[in-house]
Amino acid sequence: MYDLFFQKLQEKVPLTDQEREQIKSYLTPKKLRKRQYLLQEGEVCKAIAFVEKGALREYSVENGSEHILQFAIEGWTISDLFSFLTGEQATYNIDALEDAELVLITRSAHEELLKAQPKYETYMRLLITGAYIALQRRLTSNISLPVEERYTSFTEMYPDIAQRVPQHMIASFMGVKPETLSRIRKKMADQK
Amino acid sequence: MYDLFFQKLQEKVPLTDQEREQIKSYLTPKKLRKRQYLLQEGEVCKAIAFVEKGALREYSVENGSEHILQFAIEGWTISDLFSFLTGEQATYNIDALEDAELVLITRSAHEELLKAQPKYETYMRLLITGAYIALQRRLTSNISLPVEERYTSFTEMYPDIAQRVPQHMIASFMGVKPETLSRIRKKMADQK
DNA sequence: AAAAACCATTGACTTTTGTCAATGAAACGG
DNA sequence: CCGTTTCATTGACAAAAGTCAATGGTTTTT
Repeated sequence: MYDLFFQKLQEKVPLTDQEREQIKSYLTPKKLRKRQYLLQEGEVCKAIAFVEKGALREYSVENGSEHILQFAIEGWTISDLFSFLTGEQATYNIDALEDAELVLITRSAHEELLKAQPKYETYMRLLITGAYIALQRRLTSNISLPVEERYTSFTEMYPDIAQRVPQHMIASFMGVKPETLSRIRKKMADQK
Repeated sequence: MYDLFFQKLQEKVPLTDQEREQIKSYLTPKKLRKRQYLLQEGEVCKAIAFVEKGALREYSVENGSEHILQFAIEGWTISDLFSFLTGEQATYNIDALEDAELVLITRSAHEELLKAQPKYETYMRLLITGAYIALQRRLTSNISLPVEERYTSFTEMYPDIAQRVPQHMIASFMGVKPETLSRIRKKMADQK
């Protein structure tokens, strides 16, 4: 249990058996069925979720249409960090695209781990740093590249996600309408 | 010297006088003239820069046109984090929009501080967490809001930057052409 | 003080993306 | 297994953004 979680953690921060057991004692397992919410807009985000199995998405709703901020499959972490850290209402929804098994770090677990185990803080720092860099790149490609190139770089960067997730969600992730993505794919196929 | 730097630092992590002096010994001051580069694409980013005074921008160049990833004025921090942490070539440029005074944390200072002073690690974690949350919001508004609303929320969120920076750079930051922003401003003025 | 560079605005036109509606295929649930 | 839902595609048209070129006002430089 928690295998993937500790594998990812130890890639960044080596742990002794004792430290692993210590951290393990703060974690909570959770299963989610397809279409089930982990978080709904307006609630307070109660945990950071690590995906052991399955696939989730985080999205906001604006004028009735959904905009996907993030996907998370095995090995990824997902949360509304702002709501989690401040206790304010969440502005994002998180739900399961497939049946999923999660490892949850609740707010109190998070705070106690930060105090009790310096390596946890280091892991958090590295985790967020990586997420920040990835997000910077995504934003850069969003403001500087045409949709077609954004789409190819997405499928190259995340081929696994591109296969598991319906196309209209990838369009939503890229910030375009499904029809637009469909036409771009057609154009790319024709060119070839 | 370093007044603003320590003010911002101590807002997040209280320090004793001794800790402050310790950290101070790792910092490097630097002045930059308007238009001068702190970092050019292809170089390795040698420092994280905190802005004591002045204004900088970070941008990438794609097909001859510039795309601004970030502005940084007094109290902000700017860097090509990926290049800084990995030693790989930078993909961004950073230069001064006004004469500026910076506080630099070099790579070796960063590494030594992480080892020597846990509060530095905590500060870094909080700093990046805040930056990450801000970036998530920006991306969300980029994929979900029409340009006009993005512009108003920008000027409301960062009125100081909106005033100090030429309009075509704000357009670049928002991912549209200067003509488009000009027309949107006109439309907004007419409506009122 | 004059020349040069930079900047915002505007117009005419093109390209890209969105909207609405319809169709057929595939996936899903009972 | 059948009916329902979800999904991707396509067409016709509308709206938004980009391109190119010109203008006039600032600011900067010499």
